[in-house]
Amino acid sequence: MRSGLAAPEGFDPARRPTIREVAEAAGVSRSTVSRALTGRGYVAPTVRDRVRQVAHELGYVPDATARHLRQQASQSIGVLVSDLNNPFYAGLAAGISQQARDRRYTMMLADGGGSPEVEAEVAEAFVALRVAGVLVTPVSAQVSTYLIRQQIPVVEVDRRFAAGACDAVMVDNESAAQSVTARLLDLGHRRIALVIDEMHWTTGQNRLAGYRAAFAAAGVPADDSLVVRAGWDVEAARKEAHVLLGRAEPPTAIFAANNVLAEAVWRAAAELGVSIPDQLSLVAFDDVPWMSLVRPGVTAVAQDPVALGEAAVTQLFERIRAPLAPARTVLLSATVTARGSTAPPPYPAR
Amino acid sequence: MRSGLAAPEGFDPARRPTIREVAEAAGVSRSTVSRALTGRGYVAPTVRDRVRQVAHELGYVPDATARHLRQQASQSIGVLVSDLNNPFYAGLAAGISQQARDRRYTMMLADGGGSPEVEAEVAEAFVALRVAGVLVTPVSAQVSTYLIRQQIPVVEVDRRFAAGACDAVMVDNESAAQSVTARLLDLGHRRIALVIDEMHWTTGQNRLAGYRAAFAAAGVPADDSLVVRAGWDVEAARKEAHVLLGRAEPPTAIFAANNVLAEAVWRAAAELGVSIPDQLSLVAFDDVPWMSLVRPGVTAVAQDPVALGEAAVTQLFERIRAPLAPARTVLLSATVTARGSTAPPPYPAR
DNA sequence: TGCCCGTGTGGCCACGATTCCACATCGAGG
DNA sequence: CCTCGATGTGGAATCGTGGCCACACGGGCA
Repeated sequence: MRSGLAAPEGFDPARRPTIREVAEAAGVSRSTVSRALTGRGYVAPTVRDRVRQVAHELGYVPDATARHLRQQASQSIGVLVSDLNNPFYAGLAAGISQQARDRRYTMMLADGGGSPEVEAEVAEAFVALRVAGVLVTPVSAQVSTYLIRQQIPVVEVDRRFAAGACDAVMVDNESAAQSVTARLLDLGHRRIALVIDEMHWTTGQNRLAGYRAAFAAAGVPADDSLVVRAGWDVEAARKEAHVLLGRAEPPTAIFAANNVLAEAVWRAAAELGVSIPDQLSLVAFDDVPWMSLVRPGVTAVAQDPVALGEAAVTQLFERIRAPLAPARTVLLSATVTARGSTAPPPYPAR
Repeated sequence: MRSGLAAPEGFDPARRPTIREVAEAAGVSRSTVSRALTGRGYVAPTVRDRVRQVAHELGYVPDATARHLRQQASQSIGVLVSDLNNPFYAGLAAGISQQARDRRYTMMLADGGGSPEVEAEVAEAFVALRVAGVLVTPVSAQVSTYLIRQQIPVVEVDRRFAAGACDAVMVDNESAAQSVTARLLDLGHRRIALVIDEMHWTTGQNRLAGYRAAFAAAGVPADDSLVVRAGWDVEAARKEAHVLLGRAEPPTAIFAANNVLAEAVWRAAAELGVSIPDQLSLVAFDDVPWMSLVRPGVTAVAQDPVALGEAAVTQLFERIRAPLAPARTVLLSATVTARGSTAPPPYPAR
């Protein structure tokens, strides 16, 4: 027995054991314990084993914050996404989490909710925690530039705001959008609406560009009144879709620029009794589970968020390794998954 | 100018400013800077403002790890979920993230992937980081008991393994399952299958109990051959559903015990040309977006994962505040969202 | 015998912030 | 004039680890 009711020193018996306790219990110095547990520096094999045994018995787990403070190097990365309820971001987070753990890093995840204020707060929290790097699906250039000014490696994911200033990992939105639009044109559609949430971010810009490029490549004039800016959430977009489908000359096909908008269009069509694909063809950017569950299935561009997350982590570690290398943008290709939501238009093209 | 090419002391110009730099630039001591920035202790107003101004100009952000080390109290919580790609867990994480940020805590999120080994690793990482508390959707009692032994507050979410040893926040699975089963019985169904993934966790046990309770309450004998244990993923469950629907005497209704199993049953029915609800009624536990997108919509128990996350965070902070209070289990009620997937059985009940 | 080297281990400081305590300053009152 | 209290500020210890450096020990060789 080492102590009676009152411990000779240290008042709180519930406190977690430190390296000091381990050292005393093993009868060696703290330095030796450190060497034995980290494997850096020399310790005699018998001593090493005894120390490890004792540490295990005491349930000793080294304090990562103290270690971090001493080593000036953190073992965690910050991740900031826009909306965890969106399966795209959820999948992205899952991919990142997986990759981070493989590298023995912890992930600090925050949901910015698309709000610049929240994102700024989160960015500062990441700086305070001295994370090794940050992955962000940005809603402005603010977060990235702030973090870069703070010397923290950043990779923008899914879209790029701080072009040139930091790395980015994105999907080749333009090619995929062009390819999926071309399918509709090939089927004979001419009145193809693009329902899109924004056109200033790289995602929106490039999807719009791909849409237009498909028209240009087919030698078909595009009608800009068919490019509809819908809101951010399903509700607002559904109303826009109602208006669009209620036009005197409604489109024969709709390209929804993301999964939320696709859901809105899908709901609106159902509510108006517009039959897909007989009266309306639908394609979407961003393949999510429900698109293969509904009848007909929705033809969609599949982004593979997990692969995107993996690429982002890889790029981030590359950046951490070589902080001064020139900024790089990685483009992942996306494939089109054809389902039943597309058919020739109900009446011949003029 | 304070320095020429070679700084008088400190070699790395790229290093982040510390409280020392702020103190020197403001012409006060480090103690004063600390008091000025934290607001604890007295500082003359003019000095305080000058210090804050200087800190802002230097882009100084206090090191949370150093602060944590000194204060022996962390400002982050660990969260361990089973599968971020499942909308239920994603919503849960979103709710937790939101609540944590409101309390100015950072969330460390990990996806355990349902693997006990991964979960054990993550738990140890949480201990190393000295998180203030942990929320876990457990797959065994291991993680919770380990963390409790390590004196770390834990709340089990969605299911309970370490009964009595730690807090839990769950939905009232039994009532909800009974209620949704009773609907099918009321419609005249007698051959009601329960497709379930496991029956040892509280979730499975209670949903099974609710299912049985509904039969008992209705005075209808239950047929245990209709309780089908399907696998964990959609693929395996889909095969089971095929077998179930191909039986000589197939069920007239199916109760899928979670959203993954519901998806599997839905797909199987579509593949076999079994019409819902004419030939088969379907109800599910756990309402997820696709269930309102398909035709007919799937009648489901809505769990509100965001509310669950909020309740979990609340309970965790309660536990942190009063570490020795007796363990508490919080039950959230769930509501049934009726949609078109249920109808009377195709032939009269015998 | 004395020196050197290899093997093992401990002492001590630093990492960045907080916080207790002491002290300096100044005005007022005895 | 001395003391006391109020008002501000700085010094120094501390949190848990890591890692540099010094040193003890013992054996081999000149």
